[in-house]
Amino acid sequence: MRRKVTLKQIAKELDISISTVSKSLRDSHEISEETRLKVKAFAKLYNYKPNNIALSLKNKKTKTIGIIIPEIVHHFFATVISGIEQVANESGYNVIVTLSDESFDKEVINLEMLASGSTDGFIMSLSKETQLKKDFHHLEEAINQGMPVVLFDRVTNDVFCDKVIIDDQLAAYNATEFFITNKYKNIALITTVDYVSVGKLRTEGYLKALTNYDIKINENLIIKVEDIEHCQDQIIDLITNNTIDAVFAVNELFAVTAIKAINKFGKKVPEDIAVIGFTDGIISQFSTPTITTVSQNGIKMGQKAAKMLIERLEKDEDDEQYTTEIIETELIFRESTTT
Amino acid sequence: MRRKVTLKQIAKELDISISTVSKSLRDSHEISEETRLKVKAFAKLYNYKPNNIALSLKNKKTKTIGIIIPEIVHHFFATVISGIEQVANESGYNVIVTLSDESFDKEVINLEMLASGSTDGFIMSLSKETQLKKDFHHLEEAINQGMPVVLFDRVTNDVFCDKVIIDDQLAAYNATEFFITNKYKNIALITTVDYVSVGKLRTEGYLKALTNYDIKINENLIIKVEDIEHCQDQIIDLITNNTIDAVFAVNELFAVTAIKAINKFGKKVPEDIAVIGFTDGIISQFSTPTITTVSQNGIKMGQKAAKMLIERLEKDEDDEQYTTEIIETELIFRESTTT
DNA sequence: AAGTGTTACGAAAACGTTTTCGTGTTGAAA
DNA sequence: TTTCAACACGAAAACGTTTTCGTAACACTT
Repeated sequence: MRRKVTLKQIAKELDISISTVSKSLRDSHEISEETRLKVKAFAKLYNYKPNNIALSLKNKKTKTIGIIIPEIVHHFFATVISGIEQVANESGYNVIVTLSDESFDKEVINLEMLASGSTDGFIMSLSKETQLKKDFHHLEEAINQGMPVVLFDRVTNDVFCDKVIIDDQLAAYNATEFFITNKYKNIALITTVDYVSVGKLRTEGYLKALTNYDIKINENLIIKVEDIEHCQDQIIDLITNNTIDAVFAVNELFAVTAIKAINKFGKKVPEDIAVIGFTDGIISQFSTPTITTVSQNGIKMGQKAAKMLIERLEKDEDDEQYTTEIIETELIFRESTTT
Repeated sequence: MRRKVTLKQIAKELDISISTVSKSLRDSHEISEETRLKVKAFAKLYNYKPNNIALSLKNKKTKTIGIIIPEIVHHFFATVISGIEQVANESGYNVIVTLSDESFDKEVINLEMLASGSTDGFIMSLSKETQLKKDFHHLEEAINQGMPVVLFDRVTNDVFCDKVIIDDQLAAYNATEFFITNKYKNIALITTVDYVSVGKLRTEGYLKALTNYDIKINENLIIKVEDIEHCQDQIIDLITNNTIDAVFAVNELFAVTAIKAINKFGKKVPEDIAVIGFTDGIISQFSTPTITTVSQNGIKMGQKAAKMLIERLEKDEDDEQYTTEIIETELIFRESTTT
């Protein structure tokens, strides 16, 4: 087994100085062609590759971007990573991924590790627990120490930094409006508990649309899911005790669960009840019927976030002008709605 | 903005040496309690955190595990990462994820970067292109330089290292056998082209089961999908021209596509034709009907791979005893089959 | 022969740690 | 008073780079 070779070893072997080796490999004109070629040949033979860690220490740049997301077994977050990775690679950056598992503590630990020199900056989406606690000291601390941060999707107004979001409220408004203008009047909402920022915003969009079109809000048609286990029962309850002709769900899982509940209850989608979900993931694409949904475009979100971060990393003056980028959404029509 | 504080700065501020600061923070008995407390208070105040890069350089350990996978927007790979991350975290390791996008070149680039000091070892699953080219020099080179490597799922016999796989052939055999012993006799197979190692193995398992039960192999019942676009047409063709009562698909996507094709053709799953898929992902769980499938247990696979890697990293003598761990699979029965 | 300029290389610092070893100052024992 | 240990601390090396600066050797000009 040949251990990794260093400049020092090459220098010793060739009986020249480390500086000469380094310069040769970097094609410095200071070095004679003879020496240069000799060094290069030797380096190639021994498959010399500069040590990243040493370079990072010297340059005070790691060329690495950190990511902190709540979970990875989740289509949306996976697409965001994919988008980030793509842009990062094009600019010569690597990506280090950590998961908070929706836990505040894990989020803090990961953040501190990423901020301790491992990365030049990071991109993150807040964990549920963090959103519930509303404690952002760890983030503020990192930003304060000069770490560029880009928040995406699950963001907060309490922290000043670049952000990439979709207009959750508008998207939900549009979905609801689609129902209304297509003569659906009894529209149920399946949403999350309020502390999840995106759930809350989507709920607001739904309410706003109803209000704007002078439709009375019926609290009985709104389900706030706390525990996915009971979700289906809650929906069946709702259908049993109310007349509805449409369902707007704030995520895919709720949407597909609604469809299954509706089927179980003996009604058909979309003939009896139409359904629109949120997030254009695997479920929406392959469920039967396929689901009309609000596309969040995770790829684009990731790309944009990475671009913003890298841009900030590569310009030296750090201006304090933070921007919030809004990624447009669109309704993707499939089989769960009729037009 | 307070920039990150270093030992040197603390030393200067307190007018003591760097050594004293370092020792104080590490609770060395060489330092008087007075000094120790003073240093610690100061460090806490300025939120001192040792620089990971410097530590890595000094210790020649990064405490980081690299991952190279073909794609991340893929439920199975996401679960594997999740498993790796979990075990890695427990042992104080971080995880850096790179994607090959099924490309040989990207795989090589990522591997070289991970091998240039950024990680202590890595876990990977081969890209399709690499499997097609059968070129593993990059891997051999890394292993040769002392980088521990664990391959999972898409592996090769041409490289000597630790591996974690499922017994694809056996799993496919079992699925097929289930059909046979339940009186299904005309079993179609939807598989990949042969160079994808797992597809090939699963095909072999299917063939072996038929042979063992003295069922004549009918090539007309076997579809080798090259391009997912035409998959559905191929299946409809097959159903039209042959009588079948069961379908075994080597992945989820093929399974759900088969179901949709069968429905389109006017037959019912599972009453007319039963379906078993491979990989217990989102699709299998939420499709209608839900799909009976071979569970690969990505989490367990990731956990095992991480354990193997870390174990090798933490024992200093490098023995050349490589092991191949086989993760057990199980058939998960759902609505796409009857019993 | 003295001065000037060029070429080709090496020494050393720097990045931020940890750790080994050396040393000056005490206090106590002889 | 001398000797010695204990204590508390600092200097320096090491990890692997890059880069600045210094300089020896030589050729060339006057």
